[in-house]
Amino acid sequence: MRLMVDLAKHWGQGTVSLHAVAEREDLPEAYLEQLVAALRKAGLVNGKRGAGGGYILAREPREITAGDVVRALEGPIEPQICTAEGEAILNCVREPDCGTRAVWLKLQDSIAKALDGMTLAELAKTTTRERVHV
Amino acid sequence: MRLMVDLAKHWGQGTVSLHAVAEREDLPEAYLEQLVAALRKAGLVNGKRGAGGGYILAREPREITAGDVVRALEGPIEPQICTAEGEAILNCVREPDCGTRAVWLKLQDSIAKALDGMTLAELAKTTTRERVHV
DNA sequence: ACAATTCCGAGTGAAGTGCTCGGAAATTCA
DNA sequence: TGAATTTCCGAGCACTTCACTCGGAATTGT
Repeated sequence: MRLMVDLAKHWGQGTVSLHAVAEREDLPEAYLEQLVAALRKAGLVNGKRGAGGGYILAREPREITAGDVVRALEGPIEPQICTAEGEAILNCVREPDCGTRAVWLKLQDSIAKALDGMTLAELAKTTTRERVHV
Repeated sequence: MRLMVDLAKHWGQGTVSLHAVAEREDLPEAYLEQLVAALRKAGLVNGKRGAGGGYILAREPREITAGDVVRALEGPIEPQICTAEGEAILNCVREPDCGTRAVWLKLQDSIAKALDGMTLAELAKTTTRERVHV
């Protein structure tokens, strides 16, 4: 997440190397490499090799949400396997409705809406103190 | 969760043994024992020993929320350690605001509201199909 | 006495998370 | 051309959590 916000902060300035991100965010570069691979496969960033290369957001920061990032890194949002996002909904093996499914469905929707409601552009711009209205 | 909804379903009928719950919900009894210990320590259920004993909700089903259950079993709701619920808020070690804290704060609030908005009474009564309006 | 039941502490296997390591391929620049 | 930079790739590892087991002690009703 911090990686993506960092890239958003440098939107419009060409590619950004992981080395630079690692220094600024105080995160291990080797670890970022691994994360960014997933983000690239999800089509959220583009990489450019060679000296002076680096990564750049594939879309504008305002068109990438926290939900996109989470899904790229952790897969579909599913508090329980029987409530996975997307077409292939697996029902609980024993019962189609175990009496608590409503909890997880509501939770999933709630989480998805929260994450999909925040864009990288917003995160890159403001600080917590200005931003949070809980 | 299923354990608690089961207890809610039998509210008003005295204590319910874990053996009975285990059979109905198809869950291992030894596992339920462990869970119910945490629920008891959190003051959500009362246990009665001996033959004919069992567990009973400490409050009315409509006064226990899914959030109560989750917090009893998994601790405070905290998508990240720097956004824990309650008084003792630990800020991120390196910065008071790492640029993504807003995401986790919003998420935490969203999750808490969703879970605190569903009571055991509701869950015990209806079925998913009637209940869910996502 | 005896069976049912809660209580308690310890342990275990699988999975996920946040990393490390070594090296190959592409690209730029001197 | 050759060296430095950087992305790409796959494997592995320590730690924690989760769902669960096991053995046994304390309590209570019949």
